[in-house]
Amino acid sequence: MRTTATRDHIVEAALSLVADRGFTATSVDDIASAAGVAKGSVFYNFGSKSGLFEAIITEGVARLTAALRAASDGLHGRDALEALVSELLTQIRAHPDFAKLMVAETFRTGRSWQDSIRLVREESMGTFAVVVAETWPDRDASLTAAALFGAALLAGLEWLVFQPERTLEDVRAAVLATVH
Amino acid sequence: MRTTATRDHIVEAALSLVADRGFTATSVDDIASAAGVAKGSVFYNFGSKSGLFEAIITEGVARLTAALRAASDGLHGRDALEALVSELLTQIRAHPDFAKLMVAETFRTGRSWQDSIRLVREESMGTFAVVVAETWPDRDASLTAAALFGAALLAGLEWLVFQPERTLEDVRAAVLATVH
DNA sequence: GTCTATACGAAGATAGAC
DNA sequence: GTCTATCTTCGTATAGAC
Repeated sequence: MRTTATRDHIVEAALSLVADRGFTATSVDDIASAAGVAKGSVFYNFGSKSGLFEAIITEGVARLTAALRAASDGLHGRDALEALVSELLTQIRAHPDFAKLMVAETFRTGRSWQDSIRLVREESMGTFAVVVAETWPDRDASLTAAALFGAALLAGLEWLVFQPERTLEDVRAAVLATVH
Repeated sequence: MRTTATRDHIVEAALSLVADRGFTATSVDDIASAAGVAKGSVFYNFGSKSGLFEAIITEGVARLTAALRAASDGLHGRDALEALVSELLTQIRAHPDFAKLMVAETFRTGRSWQDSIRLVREESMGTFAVVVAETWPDRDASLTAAALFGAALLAGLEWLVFQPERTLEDVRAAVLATVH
């Protein structure tokens, strides 16, 4: 995937602004200014404002899903679930803006980039669901996966947004103690 | 608290639209039209668009917190936590639009109604934190509360948005199995 | 491929009638 | 207290220069 420096600057600036203010509340002027490029360049590179947003979501979900799959690869049962929780927290720390975006957009249905955001559920939460189904065949995989994902996600955001002085290990311990 | 019929119609219509599209993406025209009132009435009753939003959040948090406190009143330990999870799911079912709003806005910092949304953390999640502190004095109360709250919230939204055919008892069982 | 300038529509807010 | 009409700003998107 070839990505120019301009493109990357725009994505980075947009993600940071949108995570904090929301998508519609962030203007292309703001994004271009924060990225240090002209407004026209945003439209040249992404076609439209919502095109930019779709690109951000698609790339973020792909990265998150790949990381989760790699982390649980070869593991089974409880080990696999612990690895997934740890990796999700690691990814939240590495990309907090994307985490905010996920939690804000996953359950909305009236947005133009709905198809892109659907991947969060199907791919990222799906990684949890696969391991749940294998570990606890008697439980409902998708509801349990949502609960696990939600526990790690909200604890991770609580950590980064409101208690950044805590360590990853603190949060990991709190989540694993809760879900065991 | 005296609330006129017009006021209630506006709040109801706004909540439904905003939960689905986001706040800035929903126009006052849309809200007024869905509520069956004129645009001017929205501004007469709430002063501004963000004033309307603050009212929605404040009232929703008050209702949710009161319900959670009532549900866990007189209970302790695991009983209290089970009651909180059940009541949170019940409230999510009764007010799914408000639940979507909460999850979308709680971790944003760059919005004008930030002071109102802060109450979600302090009051609603705080109810969980109080019980956690009492039940497991050795654990971190706020991180554990966030994990519990997140498990119930995301499982509840997964249920209502994507699997509405499931029952409250299904979801309750999945969440409680996960967090025990 | 990136910039500046501009067109054009959308949306928050207000004034005044009823 | 609610409505209609209007003002004004802001924001997406495009055209064309460099």
